[in-house]
Amino acid sequence: MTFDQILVFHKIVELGSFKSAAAELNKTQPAISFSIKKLEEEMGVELFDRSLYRPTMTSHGRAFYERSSAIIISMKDLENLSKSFLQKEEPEIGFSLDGICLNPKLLKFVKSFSDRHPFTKLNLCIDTLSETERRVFSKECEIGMTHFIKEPQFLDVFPVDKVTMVPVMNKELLKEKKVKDQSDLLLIDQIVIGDKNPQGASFGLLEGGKKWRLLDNNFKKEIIFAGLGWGHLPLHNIEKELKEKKLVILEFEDIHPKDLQVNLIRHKKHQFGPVAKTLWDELIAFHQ
Amino acid sequence: MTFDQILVFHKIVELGSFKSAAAELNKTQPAISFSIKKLEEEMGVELFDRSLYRPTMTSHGRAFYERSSAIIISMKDLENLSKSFLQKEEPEIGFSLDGICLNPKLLKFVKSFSDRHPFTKLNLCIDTLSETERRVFSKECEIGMTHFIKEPQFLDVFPVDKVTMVPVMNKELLKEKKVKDQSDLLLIDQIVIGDKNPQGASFGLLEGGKKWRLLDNNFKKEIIFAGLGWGHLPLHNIEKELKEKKLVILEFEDIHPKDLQVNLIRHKKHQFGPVAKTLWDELIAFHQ
DNA sequence: AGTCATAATAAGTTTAATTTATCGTGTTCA
DNA sequence: TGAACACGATAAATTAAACTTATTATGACT
Repeated sequence: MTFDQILVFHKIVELGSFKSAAAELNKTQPAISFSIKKLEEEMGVELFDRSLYRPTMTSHGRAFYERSSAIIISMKDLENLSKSFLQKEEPEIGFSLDGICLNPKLLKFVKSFSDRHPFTKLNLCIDTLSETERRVFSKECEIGMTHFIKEPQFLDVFPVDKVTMVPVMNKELLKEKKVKDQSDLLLIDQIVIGDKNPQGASFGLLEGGKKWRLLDNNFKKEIIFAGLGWGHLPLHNIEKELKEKKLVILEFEDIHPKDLQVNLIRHKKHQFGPVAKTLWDELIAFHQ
Repeated sequence: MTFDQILVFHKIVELGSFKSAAAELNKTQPAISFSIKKLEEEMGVELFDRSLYRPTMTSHGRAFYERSSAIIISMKDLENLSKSFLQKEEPEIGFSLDGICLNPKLLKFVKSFSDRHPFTKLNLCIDTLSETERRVFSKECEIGMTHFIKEPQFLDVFPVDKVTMVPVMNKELLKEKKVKDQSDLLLIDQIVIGDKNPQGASFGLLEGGKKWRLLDNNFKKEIIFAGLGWGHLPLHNIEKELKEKKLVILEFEDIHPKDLQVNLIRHKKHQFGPVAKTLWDELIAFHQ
């Protein structure tokens, strides 16, 4: 059984005659007859009833038609994949996003981009601190979005956004501990993200204080909300809680809101495919 | 792109080498190399990385593999369909069941039979009165199950079951109308199923009474429950309601519970395929 | 270094698909 | 009703493809 035979069969059903199927498939009518004959021999039954003027599917033919439709569809999909390859589209690209840049609009854009490039698997990594830079440097990811850049000489860097990091703590905790100035903070746990890279710095670290180091971004917000300590969080993530006065902003000599520059980065020595290029361009356009 | 090429590709991935794939597919190694080369030419990319000793999928290869798996599965399905055809299995059979024979056990059996014959579409018709016989006679359905047989000379008839039809009415209605004997019933609507065949008789009809004729079995039970009239219902369908005394059985000269013989029927002059034969045999075994 | 295993390539062969030409049959329309 | 037309089956010839044998190159194993 050949895919070609199945295609011929479907074209006949679709167009209603051997001859028109032949024309559409750029073959002669006997070739069509022969294809169907071979198929019928292999199946051991007639698929078309020729006793009528127009060929009609037999009950066997109908059963075959139903079950072979899936193949036609899958095959079209594969041919689209082939076209995507011929256009040099990458089968897979990686995009590393620093957790502080996460916001619903951006995620919606990423989803839309992914949908518009169905043959490229978009691997999204939500990372912290040096991890995004490392992923881009090691070419695990084609594109990164982060504030943390240690070795810009190897990277294309394009500033796209600002994120305000605000040191906050739970209001109850503030009252309970009677925090008046920066030194009071030393007695309270600081919630920080630990960097996987041992040489990587942490952001906004208060020297001399106690620290809770989390391995990732997942629960930092919840832990600070719960009043287990203080820490920096992106302003756009906590606007609701600030308005409800559940959290208070800390303002001291070293500890106060700071704007972070967020950049798109990609490796200078990397050949990018059309999808990665488009993603880069669209990310820049998205932030203007 | 050929189905054969896809199969070759999958065999290589599965077995890890061109040579073993060749052996498994009863071809020589160059034939395998050639197939893959053609496929790669058409896709415009390399699917295997040959720089390592063992061929490894490239990222393009992995994308191709994922998207082509569906075709492998569909094709195996089609080949099973082909085997089913070669065993002369019917692509479709019809089974007409008189509504009075309906019960959960039988339906469960029919479901199980259908599952055990995935390549035969089992069309189940729930019919009434002469409809089952007509369907079998006209060869719309291979097998029927009914008490109603008018022209047994054309049919194989095999008795399998008895169904007790009991004339019942709502208890409230009985009290309200003070039904003491058969003549009292004439004043109450009789709920009967109308036969589609004009020559077909109805069952248990009380001459001279008022009648509600329903076109099918669907609401007869509900209508009698609701106290809109009296009528015959299969005992096995109303045991719960009799126990709860919501319905009462009518016992008069002509109107009283009657046992109906239920038979399997099939057309004498019909060539049956293996699935219809098996269904016939299993239905008989099921009722013993 | 030498042997074994794997895959690419080339040339020749076989098989399968396709075409041209022809025939019979059913349809259409004057 | 019969002539022109359309459709599909068949046969023979042609073309294209797939496959095989033989050979070479390269990595792996000892």
